[in-house]
Amino acid sequence: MRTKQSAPALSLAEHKAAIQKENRRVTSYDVALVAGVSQSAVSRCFKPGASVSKATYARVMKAAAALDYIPNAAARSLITRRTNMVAVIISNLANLAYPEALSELSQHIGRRGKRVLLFTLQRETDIGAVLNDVWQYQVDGVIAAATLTDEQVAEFERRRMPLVVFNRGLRGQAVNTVACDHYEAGHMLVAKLATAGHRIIAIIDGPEDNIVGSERRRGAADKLAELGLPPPVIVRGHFDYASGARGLRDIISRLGHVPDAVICGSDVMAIGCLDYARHELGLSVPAQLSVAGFDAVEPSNWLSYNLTTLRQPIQKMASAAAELLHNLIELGEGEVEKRMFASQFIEGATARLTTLPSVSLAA
Amino acid sequence: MRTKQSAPALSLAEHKAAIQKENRRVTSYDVALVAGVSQSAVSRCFKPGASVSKATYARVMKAAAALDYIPNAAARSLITRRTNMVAVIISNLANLAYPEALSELSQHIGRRGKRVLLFTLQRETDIGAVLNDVWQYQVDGVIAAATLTDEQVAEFERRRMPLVVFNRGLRGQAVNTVACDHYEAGHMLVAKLATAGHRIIAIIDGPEDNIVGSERRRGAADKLAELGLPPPVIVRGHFDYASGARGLRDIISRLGHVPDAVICGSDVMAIGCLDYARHELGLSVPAQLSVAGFDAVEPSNWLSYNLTTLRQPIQKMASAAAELLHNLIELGEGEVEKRMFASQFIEGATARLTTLPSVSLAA
DNA sequence: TTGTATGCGTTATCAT
DNA sequence: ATGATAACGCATACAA
Repeated sequence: MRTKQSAPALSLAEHKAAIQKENRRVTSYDVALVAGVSQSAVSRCFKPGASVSKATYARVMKAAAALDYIPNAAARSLITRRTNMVAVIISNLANLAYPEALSELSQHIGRRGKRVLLFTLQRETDIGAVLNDVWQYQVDGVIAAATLTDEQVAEFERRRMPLVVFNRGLRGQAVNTVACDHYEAGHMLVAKLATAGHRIIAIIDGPEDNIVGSERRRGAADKLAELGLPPPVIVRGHFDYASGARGLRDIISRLGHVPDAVICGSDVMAIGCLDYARHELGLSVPAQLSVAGFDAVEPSNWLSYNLTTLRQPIQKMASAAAELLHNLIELGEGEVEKRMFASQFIEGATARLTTLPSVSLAA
Repeated sequence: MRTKQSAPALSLAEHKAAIQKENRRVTSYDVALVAGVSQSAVSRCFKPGASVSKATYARVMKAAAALDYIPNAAARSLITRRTNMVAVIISNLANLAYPEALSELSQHIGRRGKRVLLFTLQRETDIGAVLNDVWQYQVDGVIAAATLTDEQVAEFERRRMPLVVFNRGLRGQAVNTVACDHYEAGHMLVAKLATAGHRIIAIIDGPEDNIVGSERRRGAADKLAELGLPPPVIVRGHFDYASGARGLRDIISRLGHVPDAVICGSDVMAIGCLDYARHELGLSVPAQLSVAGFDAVEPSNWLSYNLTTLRQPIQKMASAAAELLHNLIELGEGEVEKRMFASQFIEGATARLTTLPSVSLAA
């Protein structure tokens, strides 16, 4: 009889009743008492790879199950300095490309035993306000799909908080980045359009503070200049459907006529532009007007649109971001790493991509 | 001179260096030391509405800022029993209606001083696997946009974990719910279609285990039976675009001809169905075929579609869910509450909603 | 392998 | 208003 007599083991029922009455949580001490072992033994049973005998393990697990015991992650994190939480700061889930990114990030991060603590921003400039919360929660790392100021980046460094910036690669900042080369994408698109003989090319850009749109616009404008084509008419939108329609209207009014092609900062704007051209203006696309977008979001592939666009490899990017952050957390700071992905051109059917036969005949 | 001589105040620089060297975090003790007050005083300064003198507050805040001190939420939660985190369990962000819901939930929860800990599910039946994690993180409450078994609901009760089920109102379960009356929506849609003279109505349902689709289908089928119309041909899809096209094809092959109307379990399927009808089959919608969906997701409103559908008041639902959970957390369990919202019929232009003049003339 | 003792960083209680 | 002290629930160094 090796049962402790000094502290007679309470029956399971008594124990549960006591816990209930005192309105406290089930702790490892409770499990230890019921299982007749020490608290540290219980702790070890829940740590993978700890040294526990088969017998002890069995008794502890049985007691734990009986008591509905689950280790308290908050208490654990106090000691281990790991919360197993990763903050994801994301500006606008309405953006159609982001839900997929978030979903992928969540899966990849989950696979590494961590969870996503979500910080959504109404406007991208609100990021300062949420950073304080990020520090409080003691997350293990941060993935930010928003533009950070240099000062904010510096604070991450001061706090030694692992950071990966998603799709906002500021060239100048020494910060780990996973992004798509939006400048190059804009460049490529203009090259394709110019080759097909488009000369008057207009751009519907995103909001002023959005770097993704700006880079795409810069790439496009630079390529136009390089080719000696007229500088583009540029109007601004908010990446949404209505902005696409309004954008085309404004372009035409500024230009006095329909341009050869419109480059839209996002697929949703391209779709808005396309619908407006076809249904409101009665234009034939791409015969009278070429329209192209970016992102290759799902609707761009629908039969009614079949949009000419550039695909961001969102899944690969999410995977890379999760991996990069994981390394940062596990291995500590190394060299600053910037993983750039290229966009893939999707031909679609809303932009004319060969020179007009009539033109070559007439020439 | 009230400065403690026994423990000479370190200079700020010395202090920061010491912390850095020992590789530990900045704690309230550090702040206390620098500010020349007790640790409790520091703690109080970070608790809104605590009684601290103006002078102490100022000195503490100055020291805290100098040291980059932020209270540790994990340590706090150990004693307050509040983590200020709410778990959101969501099945599939690709579903187009969910990103908006998540975004709204995040905003509303954030406004109440809490953050969303995200649990994404590949399949809705994976929920069992994530629940263990949910317990570990000691979240203050859970919003689940997934179907729970009775056993799982029971575990929430046992653990006294506040739970709000989002858009999955199982009629039988005694669980707090915010949902849309999908049965009623299906009912209403058939009523509209039948009034316009449609008789052969087919349904593209969602996956078997999805209750939202099932309810819509049940409502529609029941109304058909009620009106003495032929029972619907029913095929299954996965709520995605391809399922809509495939669904229509299967319906026609099962029926031997084009039905009068197709009811699709989601807008995205309806759009797939619509595109297939128009672009592949060359059917005129709604002249030769009526198509309707559910949810009123953004693309349903685009000019190319202008879909006949039923809008879920997602924003109101998200707001209600956040509020309901908040009350549960603050006030403790009360009566089980089920907040049902009605769908709003969006007329659109893909379903004929008046009887055909030719028919009434011929009759 | 197991148990003892200690500390993680905070809030809360109780004196003063 | 302020300070000492005891939890909160766990992991870990160390002794056995």
